[in-house]
Amino acid sequence: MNLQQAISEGVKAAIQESYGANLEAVELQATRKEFEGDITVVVFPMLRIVKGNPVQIGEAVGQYLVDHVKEIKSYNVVKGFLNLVISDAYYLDFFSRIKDNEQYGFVTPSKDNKAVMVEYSSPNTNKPLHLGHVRNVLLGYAVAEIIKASGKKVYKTQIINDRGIHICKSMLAWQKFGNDETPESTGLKGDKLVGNYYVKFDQVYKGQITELISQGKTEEEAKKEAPILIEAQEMLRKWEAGDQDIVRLWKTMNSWVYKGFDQTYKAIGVDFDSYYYESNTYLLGKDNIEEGLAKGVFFKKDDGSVWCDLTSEGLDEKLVLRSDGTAVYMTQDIGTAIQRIKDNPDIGGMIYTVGNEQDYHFKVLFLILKKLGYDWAQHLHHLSYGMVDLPSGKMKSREGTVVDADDLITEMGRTASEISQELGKLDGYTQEEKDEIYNTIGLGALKYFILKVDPKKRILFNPKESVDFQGNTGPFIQYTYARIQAIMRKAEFDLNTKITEIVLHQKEKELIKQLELYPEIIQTAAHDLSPAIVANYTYDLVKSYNSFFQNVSIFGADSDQEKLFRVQLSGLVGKTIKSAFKLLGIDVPNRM
RNA sequence: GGGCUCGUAGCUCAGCUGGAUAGAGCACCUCCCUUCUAAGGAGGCGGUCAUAGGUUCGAAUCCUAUCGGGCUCACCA
Repeated sequence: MNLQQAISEGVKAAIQESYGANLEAVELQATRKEFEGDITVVVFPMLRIVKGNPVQIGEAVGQYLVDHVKEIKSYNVVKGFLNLVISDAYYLDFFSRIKDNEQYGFVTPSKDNKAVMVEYSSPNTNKPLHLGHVRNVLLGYAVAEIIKASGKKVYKTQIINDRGIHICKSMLAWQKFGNDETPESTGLKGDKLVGNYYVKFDQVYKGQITELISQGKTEEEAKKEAPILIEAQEMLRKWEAGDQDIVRLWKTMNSWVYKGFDQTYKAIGVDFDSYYYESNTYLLGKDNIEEGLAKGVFFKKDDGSVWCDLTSEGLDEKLVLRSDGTAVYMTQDIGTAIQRIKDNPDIGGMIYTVGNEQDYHFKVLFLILKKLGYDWAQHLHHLSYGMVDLPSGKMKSREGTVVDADDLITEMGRTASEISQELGKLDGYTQEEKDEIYNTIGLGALKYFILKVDPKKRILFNPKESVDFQGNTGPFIQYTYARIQAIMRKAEFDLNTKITEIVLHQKEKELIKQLELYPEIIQTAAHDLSPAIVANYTYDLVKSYNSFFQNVSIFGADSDQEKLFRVQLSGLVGKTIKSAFKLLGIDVPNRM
């Protein structure tokens, strides 16, 4: 039984004894800083069951708890709030229990638990990754790690949009204007090279449109009749027919892109367990439509198109198969979901990390899968996130207003290096060591900046001002960690000595209370699919630590026991920071 | 127009299933580097929690309406 439970039981017993009433639930909260105490019992809800003055009830309960619960040292009542002071012994005991627990806060996965599949990234193979993908990838990866820590097996996956007209556009432009350029011949990253031809296509296309308009066509006609577009459409038809030359070109260019993506993923520090390619999945789902028709979940219109009627759920009718029998987006997604469960039968649920412009699509998808009767369909989640806006407005790849992922990472490292050099840190290190640390700091700033915000909110990203290094930022937290490592290096005495009797400083109690929350934080973050909860928790912990650090002398403590305790406490805070940041995919440097 | 979503300090954001005087950082002003890393700490200034109603002992939080921003309502993906 933990302390909260002990208090709850104590309060119920007190009410039973003093008033003969049966209390169902007890409301506890952390005591606000301005009052004395650690845990507060809210008396007001009890008034429904017990008649009387809240202050008197509080007094009675408080006295009972001091008498019957050994961890409670004293109490005070302010209005309807009963503040309880917890004994130092409780904190010391708790501290020594978690001190050497490397897995503190983590739940080890049990075999009975169903696995969760987390999908993220979902890139197109016609252009490089940009800032929007960065948010996607960071969120997906962090959520996967958090769920893992909460005790479930996780599969990380991505679906790659490797087919369609947009891919043909860059292929065609390369064919026409590429002069057999390759990543090797140009020294360009493969995804960048292919992306350039996508841009090239658009330039030529636009030129042809203006020309057609000057010849008297309307804009709409011109957009449809531009020769290069017609060629691209023809290419897509050939690809679908399996034309060998086209397929070979497609494979070659895609392989360039994948190599480029891998570099970017590696630089960001994310990985995947499996890959799904749309070129394989776009024909999936048709059989499932047949099943759905047989079950009466879908219906066929006179023209042969197949629909799902969702009007009873307050939505529209949704097309699931075209009248010519070909698949739409929804068909594929139905098929892919079912395929994934077939591939990994231990999956009990899936999480799709996709921007909020697709909220409606996923609402419908999940509903359809439920109607088809799959039990895992109860556990599908759309990890929906807001756009990343730039001060100049929305990012548009065709207009060149995107922030490229690789450039961004380099830029962050450079900023970190500038600030670091200005402060004169890291003197006496080799350039290589420095660069690695700068990279860690720059990436930490970027990742934390994105992850600390509630996923569903839009982010305004200003690349010029770059990312801050003070306050609620990644580097601030990394800095605290690095400082703790300095303390650990300095501490030369035996860290395993047992702490017996010391009087706790208020700042130390705050820290331990903060650490106590960690397991719950992981569970909540896993439940809400929100890395922001972990990020903000870590910041709070660091704030408490810094306050302790400045106000409580560590090596200048009065006794060896105190000194030892403070070093141990620092070490534990450091471990927790590292552990929490690992969930966010952020590294911590030992020095900075 | 229908649906979804966001609106908290000048700016960027926290605020758990309703609880005490709404919290941080940046910016601005005061202090604190002979002690473990000043990318730090202590304090000050700054709020009609978009607006108006409602629910109750108690609302930033729940409900309704309104205003404002965003997204979405394709036989595109």
